[in-house]
Amino acid sequence: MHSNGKPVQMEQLYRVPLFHEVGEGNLKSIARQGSVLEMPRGTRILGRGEHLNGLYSVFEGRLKLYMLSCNGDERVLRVLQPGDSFGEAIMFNEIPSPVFVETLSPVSLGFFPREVVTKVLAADAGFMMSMLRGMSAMMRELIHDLDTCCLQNALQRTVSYLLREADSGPAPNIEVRLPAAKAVVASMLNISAETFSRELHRLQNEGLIEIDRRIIYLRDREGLLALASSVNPAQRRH
Amino acid sequence: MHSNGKPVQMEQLYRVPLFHEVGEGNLKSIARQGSVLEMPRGTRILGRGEHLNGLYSVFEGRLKLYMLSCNGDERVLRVLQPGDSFGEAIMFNEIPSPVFVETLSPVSLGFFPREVVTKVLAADAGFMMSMLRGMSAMMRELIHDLDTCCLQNALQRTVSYLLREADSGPAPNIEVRLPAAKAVVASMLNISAETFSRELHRLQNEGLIEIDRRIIYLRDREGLLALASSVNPAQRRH
DNA sequence: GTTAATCCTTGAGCCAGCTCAAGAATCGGA
DNA sequence: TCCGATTCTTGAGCTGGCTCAAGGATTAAC
Repeated sequence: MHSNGKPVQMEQLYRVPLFHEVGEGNLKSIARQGSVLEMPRGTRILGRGEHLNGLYSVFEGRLKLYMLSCNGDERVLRVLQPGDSFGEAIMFNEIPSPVFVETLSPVSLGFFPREVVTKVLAADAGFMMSMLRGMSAMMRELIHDLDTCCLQNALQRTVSYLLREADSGPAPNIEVRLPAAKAVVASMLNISAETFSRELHRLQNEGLIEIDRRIIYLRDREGLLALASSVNPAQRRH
Repeated sequence: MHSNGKPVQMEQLYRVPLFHEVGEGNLKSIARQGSVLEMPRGTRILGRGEHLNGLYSVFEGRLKLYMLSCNGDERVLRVLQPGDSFGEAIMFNEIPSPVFVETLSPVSLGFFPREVVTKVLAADAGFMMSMLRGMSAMMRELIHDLDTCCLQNALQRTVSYLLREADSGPAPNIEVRLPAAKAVVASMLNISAETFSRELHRLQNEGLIEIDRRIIYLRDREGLLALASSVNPAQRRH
């Protein structure tokens, strides 16, 4: 598997946060036993139920990590970007993958076999702590996803998506460019395209945002923040 | 913190899977620097936003790990039982806890300070792998939770919960003991207690299960499996 | 054994967000 | 610049799962 990939350059590893704590010698082992893979857009890297005997790091390009329901509904969990890694959870437990991973653009990936990863983990306490910290950060994000998915309504999910997207860029940003068709974004928020459209226009009618095709301008941050954390009596439980 | 707990017995550690791979010498360090805490039912061990500088193992009793929405809705993520551990994710990242932990019965817990845990992790590759495997198992459960929460309806969630619980024990098991009150289990499945009750009785009426208080007997595995994976046209999207 | 507290069940009614459908806006290719 | 394809909006109606409420069953406490 991946035996015909190109060799990994040290510079590529320096740009992956997971490896920041790894000592130079161990990093060389990782580079030597890893390989670089180039894939076109639309390639499925990993399918549900498949096994993985190593971990991937993203050097270039973007990928989506998603689930499929039995009726074919797609739910995107995460968009992976350069510097991100994936496969740890599957690799350590030797379990079939619960998710799909597919490229959204041409990508350049590093692949590192389980053997070298576990060997360096045992030898390098800094790497071990990076790995543990990385995994606990992922768990925290998953818990956050569960939170928004289960404890917020469509309007709150829409608003907190807009605020999160606006804040993810540089400094005080009031412009959100939707990364894809509204139906795709709706799927990330786990609502129907129609509901998403209705909620956006409701926000626009109340003067909180302005919609220009796939660009949304936030006109009243305070008002949006208030909505995102407002009580929703219809979902009260217990 | 926890300075007045009782000393930890080695026998207590032997019953915690997380420590199974730890060598005898390192295990003694862990026992020496840990402490046993006894708490009555209804004690909050950890609150959202709080920090934690160690990890807990459950020796006796049960706890719930849950989130709260801004309106006070409770969503139980897991019921912790003897042998389970918690706090890893928060401890490693030194982040405020995203979840609450509260006792469901009188409990006996082991508490182990961060220092001894990280020290033994660095010294004992077996312990490190146990920890990584444990965390990746938790991630997998969270992904599964997201899956069921977003892509399945109440009946499917109920059925797949029963099947999963039955399979988690030893071999061909047709008896599921609910780990807590039905309202708590319902919250884990993100449905109301009333709906959970209705779905269970519906399954019983159809002869698929039998309910005896908190014990559920699976009478027709095939039928349940068919329900769990049946297409649900009402949620079709895209 | 009795009582209090908790947990579970069941009925009734409501509403958020879904589907279906049809028309409007936008995009993209020749 | 036009035309077809896509994407977006909006109305109408439906329904799964919620809340409220009230009574029955279990469990715990003394």
